[in-house]
Amino acid sequence: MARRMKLDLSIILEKTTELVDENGVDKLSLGSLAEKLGVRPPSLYNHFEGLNGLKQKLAIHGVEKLHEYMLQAAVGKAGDDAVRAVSEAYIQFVRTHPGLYDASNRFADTNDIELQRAQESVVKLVVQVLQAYNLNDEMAIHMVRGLRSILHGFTSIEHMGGFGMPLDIDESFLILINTFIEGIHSIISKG
Amino acid sequence: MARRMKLDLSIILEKTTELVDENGVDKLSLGSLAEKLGVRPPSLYNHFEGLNGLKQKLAIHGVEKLHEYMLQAAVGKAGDDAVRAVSEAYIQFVRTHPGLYDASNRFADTNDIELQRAQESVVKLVVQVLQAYNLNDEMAIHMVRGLRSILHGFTSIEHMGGFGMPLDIDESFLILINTFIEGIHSIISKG
DNA sequence: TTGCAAAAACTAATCTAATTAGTTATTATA
DNA sequence: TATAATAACTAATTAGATTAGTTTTTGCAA
Repeated sequence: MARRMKLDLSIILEKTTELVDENGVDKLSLGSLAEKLGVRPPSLYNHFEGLNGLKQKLAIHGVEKLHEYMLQAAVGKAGDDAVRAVSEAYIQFVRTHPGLYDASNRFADTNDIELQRAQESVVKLVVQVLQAYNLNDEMAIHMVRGLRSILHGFTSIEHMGGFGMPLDIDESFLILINTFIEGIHSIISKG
Repeated sequence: MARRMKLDLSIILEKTTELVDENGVDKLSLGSLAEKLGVRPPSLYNHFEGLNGLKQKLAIHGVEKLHEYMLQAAVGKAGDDAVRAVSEAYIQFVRTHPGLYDASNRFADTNDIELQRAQESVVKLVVQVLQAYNLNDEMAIHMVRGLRSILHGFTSIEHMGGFGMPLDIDESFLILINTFIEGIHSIISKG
């Protein structure tokens, strides 16, 4: 017999991530997680507050991981290249961790201070990336919202199989990002 | 005693829509729906195939309704104005029917022929709206995907309370749509 | 009209999964 | 080594979907 598995939250979140990336977050159950961890379901309550509590912790975990991806991609890049780099990192993250990403969006408890901190890191990173365009503070926020909408929208639709036409999806993504970048340049020169 | 409620699918979908728009689609249960309809939960199985079957029918209902909104907004408009009009209609639909919209995205059975038909109407409508830009066929699809990503992304994030900063959300939306439109013009003139 | 077949309701029972209560075993440390 | 804290366990409860089997209602044809 293997020695009793030593559980802690980081192991639990790792295994939970595997489960939700494979089966989707709606299929996550304490039964399946407990089995994967080699314990009985009630034992899990020592580590988090029920299934909903787990999903909230998972949401935070996902935002932190997304931030890591984007940060890695952004270092050493500037301007349009930086925008493209963080966008690529975003889509790559969602493709690698679809269930985790989904959890981050659907089970984010807006009151949780730790979640807020993680989300702010992402926003700040994107604000930095957009500094190259010399936007005023308000316009910078508008554009962060815009880029985020694009990234979230595209990846979500891709993941739900929403792009039906037989046309290269990666190319659509590149064109979308470039269209947005062109739009920013155009708005700057007019503004 | 009131006479027995005469149920049919359209009444059921109407009441279901009310429930999900109020409480979110994850809170939808046959118990709550049955109560609202004045019947016992098992009776509902005469009208659809279980909770999942109901959600799939609801998804189709939502896409059809979204199409109606957008169609209304598009008639008599052309070019940039038409793009802005359908975008406004989209966001208005999601704000009015957040749960129904959510269901359309999350419980869309990609094999269902009726759903496909409804989704195609939306795509065709947007293709028509973009005809003003004289894009070639492929580029038209790319841009449909782009606009859809923007609309889905923005409305989803808004609904999940993701725009935290104290900055007018409607203005962010206008700027995003205008940035996209400017981007198209710029890409056309370069392409 | 009347009577029968189909449709749609009902009750009772089953099944899955989360959760709670109460108990026991393990671990770390004083 | 004794003890307090931690984390596991079993057993029981609850909520909700679903199924089985039955009864009621309804619509149409004789």
